[in-house]
Amino acid sequence: MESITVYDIAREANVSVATVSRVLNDTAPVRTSTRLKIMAIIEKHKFQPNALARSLVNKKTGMIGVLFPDSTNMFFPEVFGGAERAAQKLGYTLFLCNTFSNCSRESEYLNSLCERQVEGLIFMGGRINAQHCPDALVQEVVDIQKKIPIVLINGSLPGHPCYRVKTDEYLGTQLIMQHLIDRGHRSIGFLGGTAETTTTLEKLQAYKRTLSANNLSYRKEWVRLGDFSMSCGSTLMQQLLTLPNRPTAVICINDYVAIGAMKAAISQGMHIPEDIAVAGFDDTQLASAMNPELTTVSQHSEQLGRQAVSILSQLIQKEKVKKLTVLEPKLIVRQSTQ
Amino acid sequence: MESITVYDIAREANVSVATVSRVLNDTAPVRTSTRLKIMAIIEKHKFQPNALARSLVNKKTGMIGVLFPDSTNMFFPEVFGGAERAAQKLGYTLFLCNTFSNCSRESEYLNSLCERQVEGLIFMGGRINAQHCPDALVQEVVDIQKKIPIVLINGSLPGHPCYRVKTDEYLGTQLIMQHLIDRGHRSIGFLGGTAETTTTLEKLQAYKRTLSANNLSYRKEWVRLGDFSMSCGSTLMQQLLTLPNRPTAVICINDYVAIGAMKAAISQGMHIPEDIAVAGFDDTQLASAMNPELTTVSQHSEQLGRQAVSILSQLIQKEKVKKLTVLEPKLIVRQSTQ
DNA sequence: TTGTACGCGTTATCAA
DNA sequence: TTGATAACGCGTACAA
Repeated sequence: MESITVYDIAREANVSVATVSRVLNDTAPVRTSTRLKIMAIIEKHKFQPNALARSLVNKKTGMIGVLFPDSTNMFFPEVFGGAERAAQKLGYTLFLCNTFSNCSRESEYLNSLCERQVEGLIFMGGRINAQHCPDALVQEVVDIQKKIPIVLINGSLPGHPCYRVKTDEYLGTQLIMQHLIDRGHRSIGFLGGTAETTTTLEKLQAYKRTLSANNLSYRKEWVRLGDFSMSCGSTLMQQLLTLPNRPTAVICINDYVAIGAMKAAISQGMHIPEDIAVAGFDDTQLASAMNPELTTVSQHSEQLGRQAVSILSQLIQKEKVKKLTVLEPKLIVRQSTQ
Repeated sequence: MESITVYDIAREANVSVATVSRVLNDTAPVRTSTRLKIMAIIEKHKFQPNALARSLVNKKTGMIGVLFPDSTNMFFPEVFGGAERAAQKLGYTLFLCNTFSNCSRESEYLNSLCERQVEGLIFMGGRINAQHCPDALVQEVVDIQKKIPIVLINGSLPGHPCYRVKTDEYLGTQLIMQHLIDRGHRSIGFLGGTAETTTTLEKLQAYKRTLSANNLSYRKEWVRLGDFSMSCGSTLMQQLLTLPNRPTAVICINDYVAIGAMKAAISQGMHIPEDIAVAGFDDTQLASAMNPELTTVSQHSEQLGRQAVSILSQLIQKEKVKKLTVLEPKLIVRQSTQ
């Protein structure tokens, strides 16, 4: 299985490797007859130039690394679906890495991607959403940033300026809250997320402020954190339902938690939205698949991915780009709240 | 942004590059004092060896390419989630490529991955499920297979032996059919998929044979193909409901179609499963998220991914592996059929 | 224990 | 229009 090289092609065509290289990249004129001869031999052997060697001299790999926390949370596949399309148009290839929200795996991938000479990096989840991120982990990213451009999606590196693309999650939460309030809800709960993630805290803050701006009382027993999973949603809703004084509506950290919550309520014989209204976040396919369909907030996930790639591409070309790109969320009203 | 090399490290440490290389890979004894000195300098500069150059001499990249058709169909993220875990344990890194079910994109990625010297390839979707796959496309894969090991998941290359991992979709369909028949259904429809994909035909055949084995009549107006999407499921169910003589149950090509079908039925005021039973396929998270929860067949998606990686790893090590690995599907009975 | 020098498969520079 | 040949950054015999 000896892999065939430009030398083999050159020898068989009675030319030098330089000439072969020229027809490969057409980087200089080659006499048509020899070009044809060489192309025939290349075709005959199905010769494929070694991208490793090529990149070694070019100093270009055409690769963009993407770190994401969880392939089974639909939000992320949607983001990198959009990113992949954008990358392809620009001639880049994505190197997708599932970190499973594990910091040490993040570090491993970060290193591995750098060593593999990716030209840019997109970072989602994990440490860039951590409320208290160890300095070492932050520094790791900062150091890499000195060598290759990085774009953070929905996150930040406390104390360090970064290129970032994000949805205005604060506004998104406000939109949902206002929608519920407009529909007459006066007691609204908050379900899911963890106090360790910045996105949770941002939403929580929007939740609290919107409550007080509307002279509605904040009750801590109506705010229940946990994680971002369906099962968490179910558990938290069950807890909520045992309360003597329960809210008439809940907003959830994401669609998964919302669905879990809905299921728990339904299994208790409740009706949605009559007995309790439920809202999610992200507008994943799950939201429209549900019955009743879930009211949620769209983050424009594909666009998030596209933007990140676009910015990265500009950065790679040494163009000036503004540090922060904020996408406006969109309220998607469906059956679960009306 | 001059990238730093082993030469820089060597110079600063007053040693040769060979010695630096030795501490990097500890491939030969190095005096502790000089090792420490070198390591300090490496750490100081955050030196990361260039994997391109390294792989060029090693002839090992540690990469496994993965082609999948659609990141927004939960089944695939589940598969490569399992694959990623397995790969990591074995020291491989997955190179995930979203082909969007587009044959020319498949070809591009196939080439790109080969040139990038992946050590193995996992192929899902697209041409390996095509009923009539153009010879050129088949040949393309066959040619690559001569150079690097390939594992097909739930597909095949007509006329060419391949390493394959698959779920017994025929059996899976039988399980669902038998379940419905056992519950008293005598008129059962089939929704979704396309006549161009082998998996659809395999399921269709199981459907027909199970019908006749149970002396149930096959009615072609109860079999409606389309594609694999939720919206298709809705459309097909609507068509079915306009029929004067409609089935009491439908099996669907996958969970997405099933959910679309359920939604359409529900929006017509029907109850599931009382008015019509609906079953899906794949057991994606969607199935258990739905209300009512969806009866479906588990393909053990993560295990499919794990197995593929495991086989590839053996193949890379030149070990003998059996060509075909069949995973037994599992019927998951939920509310939508009882 | 350490250093020299060559090879990995390309591209690019400079002559011819 | 073509051909030597020097990089690219690293690993590794072979020698010392």
